[in-house]
Amino acid sequence: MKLKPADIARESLADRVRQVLIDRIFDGSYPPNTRLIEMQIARELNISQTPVREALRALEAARLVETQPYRGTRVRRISDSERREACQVRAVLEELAARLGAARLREHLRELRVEADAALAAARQNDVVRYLHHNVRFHGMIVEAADNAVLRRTWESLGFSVGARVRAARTTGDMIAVAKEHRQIIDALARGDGKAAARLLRRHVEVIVGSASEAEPRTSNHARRWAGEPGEGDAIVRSAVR
Amino acid sequence: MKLKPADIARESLADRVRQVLIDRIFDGSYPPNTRLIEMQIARELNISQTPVREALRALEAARLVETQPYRGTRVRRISDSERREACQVRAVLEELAARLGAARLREHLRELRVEADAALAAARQNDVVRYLHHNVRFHGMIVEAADNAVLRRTWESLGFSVGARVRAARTTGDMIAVAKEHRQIIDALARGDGKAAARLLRRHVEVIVGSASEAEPRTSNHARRWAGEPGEGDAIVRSAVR
DNA sequence: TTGTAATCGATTATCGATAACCGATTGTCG
DNA sequence: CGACAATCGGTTATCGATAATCGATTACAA
Repeated sequence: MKLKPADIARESLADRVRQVLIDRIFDGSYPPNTRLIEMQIARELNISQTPVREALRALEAARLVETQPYRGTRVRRISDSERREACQVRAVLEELAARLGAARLREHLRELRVEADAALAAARQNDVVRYLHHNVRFHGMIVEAADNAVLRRTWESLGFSVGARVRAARTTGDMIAVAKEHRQIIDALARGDGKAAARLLRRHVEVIVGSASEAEPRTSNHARRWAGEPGEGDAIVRSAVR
Repeated sequence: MKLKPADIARESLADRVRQVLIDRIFDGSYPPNTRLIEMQIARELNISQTPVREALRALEAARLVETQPYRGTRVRRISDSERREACQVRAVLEELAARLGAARLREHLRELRVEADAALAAARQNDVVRYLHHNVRFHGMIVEAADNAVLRRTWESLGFSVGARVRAARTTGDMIAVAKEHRQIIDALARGDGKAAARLLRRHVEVIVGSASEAEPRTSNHARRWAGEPGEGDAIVRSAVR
């Protein structure tokens, strides 16, 4: 069995473009609301419009950008209220993960502690990026332990809404306090109390954004939605059961 | 202000193709594992490859199909274990929804009862399609009431995995029993006990698939995943926080 | 026989060009 | 002056054609 020159599969052009665009969105080269013009990007990367368009569509599915027909694509801005919403969802997902994965996690307490300690250390140095890195790993390990692929994907799909709070500057104190909660969660797991761990974890995640910026009036849109007929949302699969 | 001939926005070609493909997948014209060939579909619909390809990519994002580079796209088969996983996730999402929306739901008890009754009636007639229709509406109203867009989208993203259990023929007895639980949930809401409603709802959803087919050995994949480095999953946004 | 290399038809991925469309601007007329 | 129509540059949506890759088949050799 012989492998091709590049050993493992080269990525498609569209995939590479997608990664480039994601990087630029996250590192701030493309701030929120930036218009992304297919041909401009294509010219810059010396490729045709097609793979760029495909990449943009993928980003749209991931909700990093928003497209309006014939009006182009812009980088989506994550509002504080959306961050709060996402954290509420993430909280119950991780609660479920802890419940499902509690038994398995008892055999990985060491790894959990490593990440928790690293996150705390980073917090003390006010190194937000490193803190987030280890924080994500800590939470990711728990989600992974649940051994539920749907849960994992769902959790990851919130990554942007939640993770983009890089900019939501957190105070060092907050970070440290939150980081310390990891210990309690690990302790609960260590003594086999999955229920408690799950509850602690939910609280832990719920609070993350709630504590931060509490401004922004938050206008409800429930009334409007209720008025319109049900399947009105933007679900791709709207004809599911009819 | 004058409107264009077709009044409201015509859909793009790609959108229409997408809807056609979704319909065909759901009505069984394209059973699981069917290979979807871009040019074939394009020729059939008298359009070019491009919008078909775009539609397929959208379906991939919705996880209705699976694509391998240079190897084409196939309709995805939903396993029973995946259905179970999705129900676990859906359960905690709806639990959250009931908690968040409990207050608001008290003003919509009538609508809830309408759907619950209709679902029960359909169950008694063993009319699965109609049962599912009202069932989805009932649960959808609750999710809607939470007034959390992220939650709603996340819930909808499970729609396929969960809703596709149309084929997972449920016995009449099951349907009736489950349909009756709706009443208890409504009652809890009526007396203002959101906590109880949320708990009942979670149980209600958790059980849905668990009761059905209990076969299939369920091989864990946690060990393998744990071994590999973290960002190994298929998250689109893998460089989120790095 | 069996394993490997060359070939071929089918399909996906990408390209370059064109049609459809948007938004702003300009021009026209009341 | 103000509403509206025509026009224009720029962008998206779609097209038809080509390059790259796959899977199977055949050809060949140990």
